[in-house]
Amino acid sequence: MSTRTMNPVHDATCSVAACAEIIGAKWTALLVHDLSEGARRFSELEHSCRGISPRTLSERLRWLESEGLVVRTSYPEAPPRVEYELTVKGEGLLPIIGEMRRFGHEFLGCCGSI
Amino acid sequence: MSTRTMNPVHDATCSVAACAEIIGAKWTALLVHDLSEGARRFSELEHSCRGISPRTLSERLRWLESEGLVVRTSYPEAPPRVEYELTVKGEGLLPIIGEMRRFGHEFLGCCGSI
DNA sequence: CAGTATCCTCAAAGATACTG
DNA sequence: CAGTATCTTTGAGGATACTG
Repeated sequence: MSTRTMNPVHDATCSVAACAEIIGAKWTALLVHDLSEGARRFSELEHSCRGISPRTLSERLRWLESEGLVVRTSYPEAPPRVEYELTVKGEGLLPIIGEMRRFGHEFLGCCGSI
Repeated sequence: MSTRTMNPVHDATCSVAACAEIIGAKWTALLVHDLSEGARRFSELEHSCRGISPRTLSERLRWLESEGLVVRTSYPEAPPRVEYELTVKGEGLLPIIGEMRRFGHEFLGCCGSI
């Protein structure tokens, strides 16, 4: 937000604006939506967010992690396995996603949309 | 969204994604939030969205109008008066804004935020 | 697999000036 | 007042190649 920036939002004065900076970043809503069903690996997220580049996915996940909305767990195996999961704080975003889905569903007119 | 584009979203296949395209556009959430309290004039919105340029405000309002989320009413007076108001469809966004505020409020930690 | 490192594009949106 | 017309910037995010 050019202000549509990925900087921490703790300086925002309006809670709606602060939230918009989070949820408004491309892919974030989708990512949180995916994570709502449980822990996911990098490659799983890469597939469910068709079109996202690893660069962007990585950035977004690190940012969510830095905000305390997601935890990253790395398992010392070969091949490496890393899982991302919502924190309790991150789960606080789910009602928003829920409302977004409800609205989007109406908005699209139920034309076979997810 | 460069998909983060302001094109109509009727081609989106996911309702969450479709909604993200609307609510994710800069200023939109704030605008809808302002309009939730009643009709507003261009200059009123310009003031409540501190920092928005007339160019952007105009574009955003026209876009919301084209999506059927806002109605524009022009009163043939001098000086000109124009009011913007949420449609019923546009009011469907309010629960999302409400949840955003709730989350943002928690997230910011109640430090005097709106 | 799970990312980084680079480079690059494109469009959102800011600044400014002007008009019906 | 309620915008439009231009011009410009900037940075999000895509593409691609590479690595521990």
